[in-house]
Amino acid sequence: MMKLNQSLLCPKFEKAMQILSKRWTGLIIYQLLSGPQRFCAIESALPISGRLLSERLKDLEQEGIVNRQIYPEVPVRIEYSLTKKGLALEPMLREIEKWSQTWVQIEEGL
Amino acid sequence: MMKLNQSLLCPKFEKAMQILSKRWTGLIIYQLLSGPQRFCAIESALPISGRLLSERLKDLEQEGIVNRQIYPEVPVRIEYSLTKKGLALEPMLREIEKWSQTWVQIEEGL
DNA sequence: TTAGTTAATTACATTTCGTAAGTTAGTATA
DNA sequence: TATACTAACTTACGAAATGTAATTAACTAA
Repeated sequence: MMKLNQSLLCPKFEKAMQILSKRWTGLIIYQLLSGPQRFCAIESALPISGRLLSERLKDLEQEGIVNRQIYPEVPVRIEYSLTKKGLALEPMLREIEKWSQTWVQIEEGL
Repeated sequence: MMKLNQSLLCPKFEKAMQILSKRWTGLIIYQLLSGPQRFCAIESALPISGRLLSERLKDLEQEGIVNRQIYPEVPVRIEYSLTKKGLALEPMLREIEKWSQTWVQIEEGL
């Protein structure tokens, strides 16, 4: 039988979750909380590949969460930063930070 | 050249993001904030398929975020609920809720 | 000329996801 | 007795997302 999708879920909340639950999105925004930075800086701060970082930054720019600023120097410098919309995610990320310190266990050694 | 992964990322935070940025994880926990409920209730509240819901609930149980309670009635009733660790995620989800109301636009029509 | 840089893009194999159908165990209906 | 229905899964399989590595463009430096 077909599933009629009559979820009572708020569309704005659903959209937010769609963006934020994509792999790497949260970590990229978290990284940018420490200030505007270049592609290679984000790449070396996170265990993400260039291919996906490029893709995610494009998505986040589309969503108005990240700003891409080109400085036409030699060689060209491109800096990524958070927009107001992106900065507004800081409280959420701080909550995850708090939760992780209290509840997440890391198993050491082997 | 090989990428040496010397990320200064806190392992607990990274682990938290790994769990929470999996597709559907956040929405399932959000749904369970409204109280213990059965598989089919979650399934019809969210646009998720049975296959993935089953998989995610198993993951979340493993992580100690969700509890699976069997009531040996006829027919058997199985209820999923949040553990303390899971309930502790409420503030984070409320922040996403707030953010989505302020910043997310939904385009209507076509 | 060769090598190195940044910010990507492309190719390709692996993993995850979505859709649909099937399973198990029991109840209800004709 | 046969058929249909329910809950909670599981299986099969094609499609989409991801990870790894190589390549590109435009420029500098040795």
